[in-house]
Amino acid sequence: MTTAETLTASLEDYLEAIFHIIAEKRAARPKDIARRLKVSNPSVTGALRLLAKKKLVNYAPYDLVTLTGKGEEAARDVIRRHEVLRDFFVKVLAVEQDVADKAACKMEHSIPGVILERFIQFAEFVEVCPRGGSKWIAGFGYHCDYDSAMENCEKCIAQALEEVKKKKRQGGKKKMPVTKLKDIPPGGKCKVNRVAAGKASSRIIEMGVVPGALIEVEKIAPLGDPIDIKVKGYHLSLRKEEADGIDVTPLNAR
Amino acid sequence: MTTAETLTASLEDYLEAIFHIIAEKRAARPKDIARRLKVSNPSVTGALRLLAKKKLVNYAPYDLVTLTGKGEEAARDVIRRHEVLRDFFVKVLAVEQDVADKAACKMEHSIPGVILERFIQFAEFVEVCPRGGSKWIAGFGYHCDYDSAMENCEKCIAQALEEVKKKKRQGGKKKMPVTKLKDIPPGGKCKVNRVAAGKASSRIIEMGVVPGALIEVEKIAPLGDPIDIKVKGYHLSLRKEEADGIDVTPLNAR
DNA sequence: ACAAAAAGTTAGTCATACCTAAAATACATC
DNA sequence: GATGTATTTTAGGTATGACTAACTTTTTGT
Ligand SMILES: [Mn+2]
Ligand SMILES: [Mn+2]
Ligand SMILES: [Mn+2]
Ligand SMILES: [Mn+2]
Repeated sequence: MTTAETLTASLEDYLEAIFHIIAEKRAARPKDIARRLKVSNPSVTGALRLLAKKKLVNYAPYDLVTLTGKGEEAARDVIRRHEVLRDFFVKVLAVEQDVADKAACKMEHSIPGVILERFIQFAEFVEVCPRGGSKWIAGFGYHCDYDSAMENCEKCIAQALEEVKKKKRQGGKKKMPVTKLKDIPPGGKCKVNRVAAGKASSRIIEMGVVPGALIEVEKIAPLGDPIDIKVKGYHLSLRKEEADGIDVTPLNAR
Repeated sequence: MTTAETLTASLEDYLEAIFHIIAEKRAARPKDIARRLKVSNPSVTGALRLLAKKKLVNYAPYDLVTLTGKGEEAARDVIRRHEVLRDFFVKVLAVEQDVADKAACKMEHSIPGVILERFIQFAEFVEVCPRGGSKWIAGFGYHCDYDSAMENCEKCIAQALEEVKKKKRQGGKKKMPVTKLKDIPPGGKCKVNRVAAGKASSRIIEMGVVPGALIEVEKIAPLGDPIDIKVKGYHLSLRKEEADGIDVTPLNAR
């Protein structure tokens, strides 16, 4: 089970920083951590000793720092909270990137799991629901920028009406388009239709790749082998054989 | 100007507690504060000395505690953040009341002003936008409760289509209904059309009661004199003469 | 190889924010 | 008005989390 040892906000930030530095270089030097978190060197030494005591980092004086398994798990969890909040602020609330990022890194330490999941679900709902969608969210941008908020309401309604009608016509004529996950381009989003029961299916199902789930494709390696996706805020790397068993409906063209 | 002395999360919570206790009784006793915040008595004494040093509370040993003007302003600010977050969690994200409240009281200390305003604006946008609305938000409830999310999508779209059409017909035939603020019942919401330029208009305009603003009526006193409203997260108490100058469009019937 | 520079650690300080135990004060009641 | 109880404060302690100054170790350049 996931040990729920409570970490302080400060220690979570150290873990987060160490993870990111390791992702860039191979291991983290205390100096890098200090620079990134804008604290003094002795502060880093202190934090590393606390983290080592909790078995979250491998640390010996004058040595490079790496994360233990437990530490990486904890770091990923912090980063997930950070990214979910940041993305909600940017994509739903139309907040500026760097403001959103700073706020996310402050709030990530106090958001309960239930509410984090709701942030994800809401963003997905907006994406998926015919009454929501990116065009509707764009309307919120207007609502923020111009004080005379819903001036162009007429236009917005007409458009929504059109789209709903079109969707209905399409829905009546032909089936929803079904593709393989590998055919979704990087940056594209899709909804899972079916996960073929294969050897590796249990792992991906556990991570949230189930029928109905929203997937964002992040990166596809040259030969299509590791496909990086994001599901419910989790970054996942799928092997070709895993991805091949996933049938999806593309969502890009709304 | 509002002195932006940075308060710690802990001190903000003390201010918040003191404000609420004073609202219930006349003044706050350290014991009340300790009970409410679930800390020991000496912790309260310590906090009160810090707050007194910052001129936020009137405090003398063994005496009752009251807020200074500055202290009340700071307390109201914390409470506004708390309520805005809580209401967003409950009304938009469909989070349970007490979970939302606890989370709000943790996150209120780290949310930047810009994002707080966006939370308010988004909730208002959902309320006001013809593509949003309470029925649409209810759809998010389904999306959360049932895994087979948008099963009843067809119905939802049809309904939305109907409403948009009806709105359009109404819009073509007759003018938007205009009422006085005093005619909105407690719990009702409305949009400000016009604020008559009177003696007291500058105060309420400063607080955000401007054309286009969304108002929620909270309480109307027996003779209609103090009308308690909420605008952009601020609780306001309007005198009859102030309320009389405010023309609104009711929003209840969507 | 060795000195200088850079990086890292230790030691010691300070502020917040809790706590318990003990002393002081206020109040309530007989 | 004495006395007991509840409240409040003081005293003293712990833990986090930051800092500076001084020391040690490692790295780097010649
Ligand atoms: Mn972060
Ligand atoms: Mn952070
Ligand atoms: Mn609060
Ligand atoms: Mn709080």
